[in-house]
Amino acid sequence: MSVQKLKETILNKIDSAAVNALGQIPEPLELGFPPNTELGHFAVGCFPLAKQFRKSPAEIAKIISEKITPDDVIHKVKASGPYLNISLHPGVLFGEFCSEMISKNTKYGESSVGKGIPGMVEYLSPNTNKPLHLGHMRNGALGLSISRILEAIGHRVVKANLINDRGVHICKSMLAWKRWGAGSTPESQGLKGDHFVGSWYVRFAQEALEQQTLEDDVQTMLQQWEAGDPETLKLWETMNTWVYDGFAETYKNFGLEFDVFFYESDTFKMGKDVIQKGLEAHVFSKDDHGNSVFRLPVAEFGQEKGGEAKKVTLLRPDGTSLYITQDIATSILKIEAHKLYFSIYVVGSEQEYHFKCLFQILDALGYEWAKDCHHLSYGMVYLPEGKMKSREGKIVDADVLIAEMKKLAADEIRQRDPDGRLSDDEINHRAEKIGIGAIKFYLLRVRPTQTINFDPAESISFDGFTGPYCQYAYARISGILAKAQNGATDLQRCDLSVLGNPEELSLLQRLIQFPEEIHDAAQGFNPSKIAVHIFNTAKTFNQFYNKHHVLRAENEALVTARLALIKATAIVLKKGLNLLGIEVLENM
RNA sequence: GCGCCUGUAGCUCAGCUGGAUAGAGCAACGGACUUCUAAUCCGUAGGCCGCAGGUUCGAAUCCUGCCAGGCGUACCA
Repeated sequence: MSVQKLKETILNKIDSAAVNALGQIPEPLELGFPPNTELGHFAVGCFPLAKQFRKSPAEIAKIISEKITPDDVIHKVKASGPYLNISLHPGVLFGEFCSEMISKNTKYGESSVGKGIPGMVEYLSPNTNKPLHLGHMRNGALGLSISRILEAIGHRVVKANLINDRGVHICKSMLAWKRWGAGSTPESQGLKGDHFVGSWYVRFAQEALEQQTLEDDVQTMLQQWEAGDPETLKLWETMNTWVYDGFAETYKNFGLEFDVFFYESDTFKMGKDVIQKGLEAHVFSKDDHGNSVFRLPVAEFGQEKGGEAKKVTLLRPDGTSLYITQDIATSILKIEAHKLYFSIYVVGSEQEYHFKCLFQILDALGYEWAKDCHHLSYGMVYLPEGKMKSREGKIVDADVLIAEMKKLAADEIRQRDPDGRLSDDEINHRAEKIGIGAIKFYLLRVRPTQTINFDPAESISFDGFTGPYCQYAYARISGILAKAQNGATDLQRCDLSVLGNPEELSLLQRLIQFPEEIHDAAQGFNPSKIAVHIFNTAKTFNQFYNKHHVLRAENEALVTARLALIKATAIVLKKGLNLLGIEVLENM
């Protein structure tokens, strides 16, 4: 029997008891857990039935419980206030769940509610004038995680990175390098390409404080770029190539994956056609200044002080496009080029209004998929000193943070290996996964809407509610399973009726809950659900581990049964961490 | 002004599609390694759930108003 079916069996049993006792099919009920394992394995609150039957929930619980006769699945049902607490036979309870988890392995928790519907998750979307920082890391961790979560519920996801490779920002780096760079390259300076280019952006900002004319010079350069001046284009390409090499290294180190790249230099002119068609269809109009504009529906967006509908400017009178112009085009391109049905934009909360307008415009243009566009908005990351400002160097650089975390993890590993048995390669390998795990978990453990106040001390911690804590629980289980290898029993079919102490029950409950957490995380675009649940699972395992032995349990049957339970736990931990973009380790 | 987000223990946060005594982690204090990895576990202490009303059998959770902070308010990206 599958887990789903077992749950249905229990609810059906309650339903028929309710019909029996009250003469009507009851409102749908939900299967939950009692606050502690001594009360039972599952619980059902009878609140929804109170109105239907005009009795208090407690009374209903009592009546129903009396009509349920124990069978080979249900051991007993006891009314406790408004709740029905249900206990199953331990063999059924553990047997059904553990064998399903073990047989499904890394597929456990997945579902098909997405019906294979394909869509795109666009995330990271960096500018090419400077290296990635902490804000990008939050975006990257979120984007990768939500992609995997959507895949887990049965969607096909195309992960996209829209690179903002043109504009005044990159021209600043270009201009500074041209003036003062003297032909230097990342290699000649021993710098990562993105850091090299970023250093010229900083240089520009410094020089511009002294020389006002620099801002004009940058505008000239931008015009040359737009006009297709060969020399400018060549410099632009060279600098972007440096940056992409640097980015690629960071993506690899931080574990970010992309299926497609979009470049704004390719898409920024495409918007004009769309605007033209919109004008012809009278979706857009011209305002008094000759701007092409879209009037936002008053019902949803309110109106200007003068009583006019609010508007979005789409094209200036001289035909130059704006941020939203190219975004409209890119949105269409994404969906049509890849034959997709939905589109997720992982972008900071400061752009909420922008996306609200964008989706409204796409809807007005008649694109049916506009309703399936979603802005996954997340809060800012603040440093102790306040908001990050790259021009002032007030940032946490991604590469620096990764290196720091890796070093801290390596120090920690060496402390645990006083005899120096581990090779440098092994230490390096572990440190990388632990360091990245710590950063990603730190960024994903809170709701996306929360502003994060980056606390350096807390972010580098490996104790408590952290990624390494969860990885450690997995490594502990791996250790036990490795030692148990000889005399390997079929864990999928062993007798689990010997399990049933409170720690084993609590652990099993966490494992049972996992698929629902994935579903909730997907529904709410909220990976923190997974982080919290995986932490709780690891914690519950550690509690079990500290109180009971696996390999030295009282008898052979118990050893085997506990091996099955911890194997299932390992599967959930690995899958959960994987959904957060975090890798597990067999040894720590 | 208007819109969105946030306000829960000293700190950082879960819980927010209403339901069993409001939960973690960190920090503090006290315990547990001759025993499957102590990056662990157990215990103690710590809470007008921003404030005030309302809806409900029942509100941290829903509604209204207020207070505080953040972001945005488009012809920047």
